[in-house]
Parts: sequence; C-alpha cells; structure tokens
Amino acid sequence: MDHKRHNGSRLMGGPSQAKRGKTMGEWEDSPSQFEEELSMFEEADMDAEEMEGQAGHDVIPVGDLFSADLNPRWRRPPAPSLDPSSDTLVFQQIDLDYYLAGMPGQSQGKVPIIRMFGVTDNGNSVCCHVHGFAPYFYVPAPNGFMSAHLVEFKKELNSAVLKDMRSNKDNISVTVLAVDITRKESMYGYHGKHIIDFLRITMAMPRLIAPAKRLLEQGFKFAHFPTSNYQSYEANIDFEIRCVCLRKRYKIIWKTWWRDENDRYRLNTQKEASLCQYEVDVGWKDLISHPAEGEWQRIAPLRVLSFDIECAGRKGIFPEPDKDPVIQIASMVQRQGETEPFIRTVFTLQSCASIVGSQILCFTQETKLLQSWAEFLRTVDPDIITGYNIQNFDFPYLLNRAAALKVNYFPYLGRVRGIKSVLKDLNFQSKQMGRRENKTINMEGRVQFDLLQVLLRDYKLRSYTLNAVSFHFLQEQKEDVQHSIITDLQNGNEQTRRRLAVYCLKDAYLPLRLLLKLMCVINYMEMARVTGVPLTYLLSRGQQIKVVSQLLRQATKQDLVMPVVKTEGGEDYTGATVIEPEKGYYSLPITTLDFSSLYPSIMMAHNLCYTTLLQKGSVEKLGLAPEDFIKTPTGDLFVKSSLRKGLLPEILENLLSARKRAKAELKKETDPFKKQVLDGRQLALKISANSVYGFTGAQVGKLPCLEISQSVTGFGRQMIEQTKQLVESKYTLSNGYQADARVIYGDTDSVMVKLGVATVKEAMDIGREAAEWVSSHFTPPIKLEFEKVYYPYLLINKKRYAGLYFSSSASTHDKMDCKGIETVRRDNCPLVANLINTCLQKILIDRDPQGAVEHAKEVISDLLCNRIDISQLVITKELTRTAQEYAGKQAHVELAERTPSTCWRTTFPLTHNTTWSSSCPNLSKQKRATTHAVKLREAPVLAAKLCSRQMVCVCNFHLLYFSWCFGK
DNA sequence: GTTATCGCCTAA
DNA sequence: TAAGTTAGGCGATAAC
Repeated sequence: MDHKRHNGSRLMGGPSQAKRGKTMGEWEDSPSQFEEELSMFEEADMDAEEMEGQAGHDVIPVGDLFSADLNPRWRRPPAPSLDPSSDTLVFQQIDLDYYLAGMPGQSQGKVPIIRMFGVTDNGNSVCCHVHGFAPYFYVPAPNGFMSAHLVEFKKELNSAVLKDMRSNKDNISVTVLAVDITRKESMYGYHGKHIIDFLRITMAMPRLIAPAKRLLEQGFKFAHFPTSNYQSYEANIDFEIRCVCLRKRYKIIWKTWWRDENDRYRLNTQKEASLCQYEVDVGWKDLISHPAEGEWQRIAPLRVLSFDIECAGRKGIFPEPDKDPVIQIASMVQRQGETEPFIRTVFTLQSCASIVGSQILCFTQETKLLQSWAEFLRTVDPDIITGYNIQNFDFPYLLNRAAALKVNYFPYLGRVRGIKSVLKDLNFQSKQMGRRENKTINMEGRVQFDLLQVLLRDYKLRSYTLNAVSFHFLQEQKEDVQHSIITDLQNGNEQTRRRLAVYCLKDAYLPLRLLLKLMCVINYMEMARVTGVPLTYLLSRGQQIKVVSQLLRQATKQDLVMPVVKTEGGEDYTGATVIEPEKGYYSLPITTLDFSSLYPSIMMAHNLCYTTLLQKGSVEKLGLAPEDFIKTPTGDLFVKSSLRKGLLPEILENLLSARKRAKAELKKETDPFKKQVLDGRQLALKISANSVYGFTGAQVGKLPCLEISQSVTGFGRQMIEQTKQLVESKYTLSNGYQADARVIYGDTDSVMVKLGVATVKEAMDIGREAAEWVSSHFTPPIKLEFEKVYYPYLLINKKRYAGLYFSSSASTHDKMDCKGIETVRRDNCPLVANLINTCLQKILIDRDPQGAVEHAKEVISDLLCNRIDISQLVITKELTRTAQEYAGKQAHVELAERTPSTCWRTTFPLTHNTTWSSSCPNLSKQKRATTHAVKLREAPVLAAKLCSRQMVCVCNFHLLYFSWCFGK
C-alpha cells in the first residue's frame, strides 16, 4: 500500500489564489497537517489490530457493493448473553419516548409503553420497554365525593371523551383507565396545610389528557353531582417529563443506570422491535434507578457519529436535493471518553485515491451510496449523531435526495424497526432567541446533537461558520477548498476527488473535536441530570421545561400538585434599578460590590414561592398572626419558612450548592481548558438558578406568578438603594476615611464606589470590609461581595463602561473589561470593534489619549482612502443571518464569494470627503444624528449602514477622549 | 427639525 | 403548541 502522502491539492486551474486573505497563508500547510493526523490514527489502529485481527480495506474499489465487505469494527462489541433468571441488565439511559400498544390479555384498547434506550458498560445497546405507566392528571374532588362515586365518574368521563373524538382511528374503547382518590394540596398559594381529596385520572394515552381536561373544565356532570367546572392540575406536563419526574421520588435521576429488581425482567426475544443488542420488557415497578453519584456517575462508552456531506451544485446555485447529487459522505465515529475516532470513512461517488488513515468506499451509483450509508449508520448504531448544521442541512438534504432517487430503505435512521424518519418543519419561537425556523427528523433512540445548534444556544459569537468557530475554539481551520470548485473536483480524477474527500473528512472531524473540546456531551448530561429533563429536550426546548421539571420533582415529594393556568399576557411589572451614572473618566480605583445571585438569594431569604403566597383574604381566613408572614415591597404577602418552606427556595438551594461544588473544582483545576468548562458549568447552574425567577415572571408560561417576580425585583430595588446609602453614610471624611465615598454607578445587583483612595490595595481592603458590613444588614443568604476594582475606569453611560479589572492581585490587572461598548457588540463591523478596542487600550492601559486620537485618525484615513480590507467592514452576524435564510451551511462559503459587499467595494469606494473631524466633537445628543455627513443616495442599504457605523465609532472615540479630558 | 417608535443587542 | 425577566443604549425611520 502506498503510504506516501498524495498531495492532490495542486490542480490545473485550481482555486483562485486571489481570493485568499493575507491571514490565510498558513492554510497551505493545513491539509498535510490534517492528513498526517489521519495517518497517525492509522498507526495507532495497526497497533491495536495486531491483537484484534483484521481491519477493513483502505480503499474498496469502485463497485456497487455492500454488506459483504463490512468493516468489522463498525459493529458494536458482541453482547454477552444474559440469563433473565439470574443476571441483571445495567445500562445508562440516553433517550426515552413512548409508543402505544395493545395490552396483553385485553382484546382492545391501547396503553402507552415507555421505551428507554441506553448503553451498557460494555458498549452494548439496550432498548427497554417499560410497562405499566400511564399518563394522569388531577382535579379536586367535588364536595361530598366518596369512593363509591368513582365508577360513575370514570364511566361518564370515558364516554364524554369518546364522544368528543372526531375520529377514532386507533379504535379506542377505553379512554379513562382509572380514577382514584388521593390526598393532595395545590401548590399555588398557601392555605394552611389544607390537604384535600383530589381525583387522579389516568388516561390510556397522553393525547387524551387534553380533551379530558377541556371537558372537565367546560362543565362536567356525573351521577347526582351538579355540573361544575373542574380546575385541572398537571394536565400540561409532557409524558416524558412526567415519567422521569415521578420516579424522582424513588431517587431516580435522569442519566442513571437501570436494572431490574428481583431479576424480574424478561429478555424480549419475540418482538425485536428495535435494532438494539438487548431488548427487554420490564414492569415500571421493577425498574431501579440510581442517582448519579459515586460509581453511577460514570458515563457509558456512547458512540458519537459525526458526518458531513458534499453535493455537486450547479454554478452559483445552492444545491437542490431534487436536482443535485450527493457525491460524498464522510463519517467519523468516536466513543465517548476517548480522544480519537475509531472509524473514519468516506463514501464517494466515483473513484477516489486512498487517504492513509481512513477507509474509502467508492460507488458508481448515487442510490447505492445513499443506501449503503444508511446501512452503515444502522450498523454503527450511534447513540449521538453530530455534525455541523446537520439538522437543517445535511439530514434534510439526504432525506430529500433519497426520496427523489427513490432509495426506499434510506429513511430508517432510528433504532426502532419500521419507523420511517420523516422531515418536519418546526417553528420555534421565544423572546430569548426570536423566531427560528427549524427542521426536525425523528430518529428514535438516537440523540441528534447538531453542533451549530449547540453553539447558537450556548455561545455568543460574531460568526457561526464552521471555519470561524473552529478557529475560535481550536485555532484550526477547514481544509482550503472553495465551495464553488466542488463540482469541478468531483468531475476531475481520483486525485481531485481525493482532495474533496480530505476536505469532507475534516468537516466531519472538526465537529467531533469541538464537541470534545467544549465538553458538550458531558455538560449537557450534567444539565439533564440536574434538571431532570431528557437530553433531547435541552436542545429542542426552552428554559421553562427545566424549571417545570424541577418544580414537579420537588412538589411530588410533598404531595403538592401543580395547577394548569391559562396563559394570558398582562401588564409588565417593574424590574431593576439602574443608578444614574456619574459619567466620566476616573483615574482613581473604583471598587465594585456585587450581590451574588441576587434574585435567587432574595427568593431564598424571604421564602418566596407559589406555596407560600398569601392570596387575597387568606390572612383573615387562616387567622394568621403578623409574625407568620411578611409583606414585600410590592405589597404582596408570603408566609415565613417557619410555617412552610417554599419549593422554589429548595430548588435554588440545590442549584446553588451544585454551583459551589463546581466552583470549588474550578479552583483546584489547573488545565486551562477544563477550567473554562467548569466555569461554563457553574455559569449554567447560575443561569438555571436565575431562570427560576424568569419562569415566575413568564406571563405566557406554565405557571406565572407576578406576585413572586415583582416582589423579587422590588426587594432588589430596595436593596441597591439601601446599599448605596449605607456605603455613602459610613465611608465619609467625618468617620475618619480618606474621602466621602460616592456610588457613581450601579445596575441591578452591583454598586461602583469611588472611595477616594489612591491605590488598588486600599480599594480592595475597604471594599471587602464594606461588603461584609453591608451584608450584615440583610437576611441570609443575601450577601454583598467585593468582586473587583476598576482602575482606571471609564463610565460612558448606563450599561456602557470599561476599565482595567483588578481582582486576583492588587499590582497587575487581570484584563480590560468592556461592557456594552462596540467592542462587545456583534452588530458592529470588526473595524469599529478593533478601533474602539485599540483606543480603549491606549486610554486605559497606556494612558495615552493623544495616541488614541492619532490611531483613530489613521484608521479613518485608511478607510477613506480605501485601504481597509473588506472583511473588516462586514458585519458577520448579518452574513450569518442571510446565510441561514439560504438554509444551508455551505451558504456561508457561498456568501463569502457572492456577497454584494465585494461588489460595493468596486462600485462604491468609500471616498466620501466627510466632515467627521469637525462635526463629531459637538456631541449634543440629537445633533449627532445629523453628523452623518455621508449622504448615500445611491448606495446599497448595508453599505450605508457600514459607513454610518464607522462615523459612530469616530464619535464614540471623541466621547472617550473628551471624557478623559474634561469629565471628572 | 425635532420626537416617538422600532429593531437589535447587551447588562444584570 | 411552546415561548425565562426588565432596563436601556443607539441607530434608523416614520410621524409630527
């Protein structure tokens, strides 16, 4: 075999060198680096295989082969046989869903069966059918209800639901499986341990809950009881959440290991409904779950598959699945916990020269390529599938292409036999993320972990192209292949196709590397474990579900039930205070004091919860004494924890103690990247804790309670005001301090104090002391902490400031901290961000405002003389957005070539002789709008935007400058 | 020519 | 059917 590197990257009429920016010079080396990396894998494999036996061929010659020549390592390790009478099956659950099936021994009627998927320590896949758990909800029992009435109630409700059904394609005859009486209490409002009878209504299917709830709410009559409108409880809980949550009572936590109890599971040998190696049936009660502690914290060797496809598009047209073929699919598979992929494969259309370290399968027919890849996927049987934008591009394209070519066996990508993977459009909308159109593909038992979606959720980046992201996190980039030449490469020879294959492989490899580096899988599992939400929900749903799940878990322990409230948008409530800033440049240390986790600690300190809320008239009705409850700044009443401890405070305590642990680990950790990850985790827990407050204020949500949220912000407003007064009253000349302290700014939970001391050390010492002293005025766990000193400090406006950040040491600053300024905003072009950044550095670090002026002038002059690279002028976010409208990641590359900005550069040189220097210093607010001397009558809109933004940057610069000179 | 409002993004 | 919160700066734009 030829082990020499095939340098197939030199092409006749190859890619235009002109397109390359100056920073891309090092790309020249990158292909060989990646290929060397690949060949290293090969060596490692050979060592391993001397023990294992044969491996697959490097290149399988052109031909339309399949299964006969499978690479043996594609399969999972053989599953040791288990004896149901003596062995237990232990596995880590990674996904769950449910299906409907006829109950044995019952001729008609279907019941839901939970299907759990998981992996054993040995790396064998498991499908576990859990029987005997049905969805249910509650309504309060009417007055005078006795157990003798249960039969009648059930019968009436059952027939009402049946009658309500428009069609009955499942031929359901029994909708209500059971009704029983349980002692429960509503979690909404305190009513003095008032436990009452509730009817627990168990339905045959999850989707029957909604109609039953509606019928009961609209007015339901049975037996001699009068028609009444029943308020329903917990009727809006997803079934998956329900079954995970309920088991929480028995210490089941998501992401745990399951085994049967008393060896009572059966191997399900007849059904083989899934592709898993073990398939078992188990009763709900016979399932044991282990909290993720000690040995159960370990993670099974999950199989993570990353893939990327290439299509041969037509010139200038985005590939369309009904016309343009899929020419390559690269796949990499790695076991969770290992550092290298053990499968590296490219499926190619037409021949392809060998690539050391990867297996190439060549096909002459595209249909065979697609079908074989699907078979490959089913054989590898990954638990997690990743890639870059696979959710909205690769998978939809493959499915549509397979449909267009009538590859009938393609779209079965899940683990359940006979379930077709279908493409659906999904509109996801939230205030946080705006409207987002997504596609979804069902893939039972596998978790789709699209890295782009993860990054969009968790990281705020200027650009989300795979190239930019890889550079940002890995300092590595894609193989240099211009998108426009892909078709040419395909139509070339086996060497050009080899080049394409290397490119494609790298695009499959990078997501895997990123996933590992960012520790996404582990972090998401942790989040799932903490909140009790299935892994897939974390990527497909919003923040609320996490709080609901925790709330429900906590509530169930105390026999509290959650009401269904109708969602209606109401009045907004008052939020936090932002102290009016004393704008200017401070060449003195400024001490910053923060309340740590302000809102959560307010809720804990004052026991704010649904369960402690006193609704109108409750005080009188329950005969409460004044010392039993508190009145919040907004006038709402809550009972003290001596009467009842709230659920929300409990949840928050859990989250914050988890955060403390993470922070402690962070301190011990030395590896800078793991540190970053731990930091990310503690941040996630903080965000989770903060979203508890957000949840109560979400008026279009599962359980809004404005009394709680407005009380929280009310306390917050009071506290920041009080903090300001306390600090300014104690740290005064008359009390023997160096100066009268002054709170120059503060936002929500922090105050910036000018103590009048000259050194950072003094500012820190007094800061620590002040924090402790102020804390003593508040109820624990509310705590004001000294966090940092800014020196010098430039305060531009509310939510806009910069300063050198001193925290760990009094002698050297940790960083230059910028808040809200152009440097941190993604709606500015890089030129503006860089210019402001440099100016700030000159002002704050070099203390050279004149240098800042010079620099700005220089940049502006470069701009006007057209000496600025176009990449500096493009707002990447806008490009990304436009690219998303094209609905494909390859559009990113396309756009780089096709974006009108390149045209503007030639047709619209930035040569306007603007009057920026004379007009900008007049910074009277409204006048500034008129200083846009550039009147761009014929220019494209975006170009105009860019120009004016540059003007803005100049104006801002002057603001900085004048703040420095005059603002004190 | 000012002034209210919207879109976007950030601070907390 | 599902969607964490409010405060606030700043540019663009429509309305007066």
